[in-house]
Amino acid sequence: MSESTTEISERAQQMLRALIECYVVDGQPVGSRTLAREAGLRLSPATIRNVMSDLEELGFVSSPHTSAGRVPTVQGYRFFVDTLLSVKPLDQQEVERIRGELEHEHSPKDLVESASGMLSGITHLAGIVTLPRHEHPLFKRVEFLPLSDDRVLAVLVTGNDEVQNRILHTERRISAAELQQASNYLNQLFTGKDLDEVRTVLLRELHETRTNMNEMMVTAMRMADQVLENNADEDFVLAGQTNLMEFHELCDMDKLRNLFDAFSAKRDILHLLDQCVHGEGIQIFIGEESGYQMLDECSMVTAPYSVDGQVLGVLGVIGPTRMAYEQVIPIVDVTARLLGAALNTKD
Amino acid sequence: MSESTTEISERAQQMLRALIECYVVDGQPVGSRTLAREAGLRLSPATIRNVMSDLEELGFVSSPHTSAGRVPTVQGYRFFVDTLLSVKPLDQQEVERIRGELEHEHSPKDLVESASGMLSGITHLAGIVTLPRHEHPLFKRVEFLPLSDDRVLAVLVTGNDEVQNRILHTERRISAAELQQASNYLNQLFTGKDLDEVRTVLLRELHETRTNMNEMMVTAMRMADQVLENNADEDFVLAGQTNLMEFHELCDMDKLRNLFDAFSAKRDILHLLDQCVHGEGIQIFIGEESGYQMLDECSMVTAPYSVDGQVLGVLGVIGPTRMAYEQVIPIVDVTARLLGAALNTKD
DNA sequence: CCTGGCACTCTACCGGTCAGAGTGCCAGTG
DNA sequence: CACTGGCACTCTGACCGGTAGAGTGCCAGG
Repeated sequence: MSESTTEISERAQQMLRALIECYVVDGQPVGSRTLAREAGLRLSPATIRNVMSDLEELGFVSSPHTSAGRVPTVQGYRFFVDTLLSVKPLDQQEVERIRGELEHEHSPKDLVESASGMLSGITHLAGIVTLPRHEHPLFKRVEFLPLSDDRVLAVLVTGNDEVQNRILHTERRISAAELQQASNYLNQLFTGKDLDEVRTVLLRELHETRTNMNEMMVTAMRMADQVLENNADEDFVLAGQTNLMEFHELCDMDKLRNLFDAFSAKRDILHLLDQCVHGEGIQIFIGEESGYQMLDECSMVTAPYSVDGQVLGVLGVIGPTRMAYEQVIPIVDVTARLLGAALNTKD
Repeated sequence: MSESTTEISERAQQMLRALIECYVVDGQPVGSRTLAREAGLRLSPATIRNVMSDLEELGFVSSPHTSAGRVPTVQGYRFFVDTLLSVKPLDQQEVERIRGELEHEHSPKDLVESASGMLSGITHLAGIVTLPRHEHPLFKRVEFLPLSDDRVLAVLVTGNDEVQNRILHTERRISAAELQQASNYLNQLFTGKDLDEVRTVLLRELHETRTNMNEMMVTAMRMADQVLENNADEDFVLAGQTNLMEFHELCDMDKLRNLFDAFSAKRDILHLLDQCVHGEGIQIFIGEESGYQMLDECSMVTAPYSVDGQVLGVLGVIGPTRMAYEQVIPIVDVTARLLGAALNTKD
């Protein structure tokens, strides 16, 4: 472990860690005296000051004004989480509690809501979970039921046994036999095929042939579209956004409003979450790193969750940059695994 | 128009109205001089002061401290909206705009979301709309589709053509013929009946007979339960809650947090909205009148919306007590009518 | 019944002072 | 050479007193 001038000494690292730990708990700039007490090292405040000065030069801490303590910068946090963070594994009891809660839920939607609530409840931050969606939904089955003389109920079942309904108004009465024929035709042709493919084949077929099951085919295609579309514009469930009002660095009404507006507009947040699907494992955005202004003083810790190796969505928490990363990370990690597992049994 | 000592003089009423109108626009206590300018009456500030003194004694206004202007009390607002409010009908252009927006939407859910957004957008307050629900949903049709050897898809259609799906796991393979027989039996027996009744009949039947369509009947009942339950725990869509952060009387973090928490907990708010379903027409809660502490400095203006004379839900806005009631009321009123109309055509 | 005038009061704002916390630098020490 | 104590400096936040502004209540006069 040699220490070149550009490298950061072992001692300075300990100091940075201690400073961040201090700052995380009470949100006040940390002075040399406090740090001298807090950090295990037996050093006088004066020595600490010298080291802090180095850290400031390196851009890891900064002081709001002369004669205030030091505050970690985004770079400081980044270095902290990347190299000197040791996550404590979550204790087994807590894990079981989460698993238990999730086991109570039935539908995927309930599961996601529960997970979001747990994330926010445990971390006292905002929890966020995207709804699960399959990358390439499969066509499984379509059925048409006559409702009345000019109305037919169409039911489309996809590979993961999700069901879509649609009521269509027909020009003329269509007999049960005709409906049966149409569904048979479609089922024979498409069962097990990618829904996207079904869609394009149907589109082509519609232009070429002019069978009397046109109407059914159009409907089937529309429903396929709808499934694909539902699948495309994902959605998320947010919980505990009011937790963020506890942190005085976010208490500015303007900032808070921008943040909350972003939550309900959803678009930008979704875009950000999208980036987390691809990177595998825990992903952390600190402050401005997100690239969105409303998240400037916020950090986001996310993890994708998956079933059978296929990533279905992302979950995580949003909080101020000064969050207890070493605690938040394992919670997010575990929750992602457990949600995946729970979805697997319920699916 | 005789004026007894307990009655409030015509002039005082005008003054109260002027005061409220002033206070609504800038949220500052209104002084006698301002009011002298504002109120059409040609009176000196001194005279105004005397009248204000009377109004204060009657409990319609109060001053935050000696030598601040006057602020309307809850009683003051109540008197204002009850007896001296003249709502301006919404201009036709605006009405058409709302109608147009609603016409774009397809599903009831989208309609409700759009309505909520419009309410908040136009009033710059928070918009709230409960999801439509029918008082006594009817059983219309049930169908069972075999999915695989041990899985059956059950589809239940209710009177308003809403559809419920459920996948059930069966002990043994059930043939298409058996499924057909089960659905025929149920459809013959129950079509057009109240779902609540269907439920109880099925429950009795299950205990008495032991037919081989038990499983289907249990499922049908479970689904009926689910519909009834979905129907029971209503839900609402809220929009523009961040608008409330603009009003400095609500900018206290504690109050705001309680309010937002109430919005996401939903329970209390739903309970309050429930009370508005029964009273016909516009309903107004001012400040503490709601009985909920988190709404102490808020008012709520609501109207039920209905299709074919049957009330399906409530909509309204929530804002600070000092809202422009004479503008908000017609907006809520019109939106309720238009939402009813839109639901009627889309249903 | 209305009005102008007057004394009074409360708030918000400004500038000054002071204690506290923390820094940077320097000289001294093991 | 690394660490330390001491010292001068600076910035913040709280406190204080004075003042301007807004508004009230009351009273006497038209």
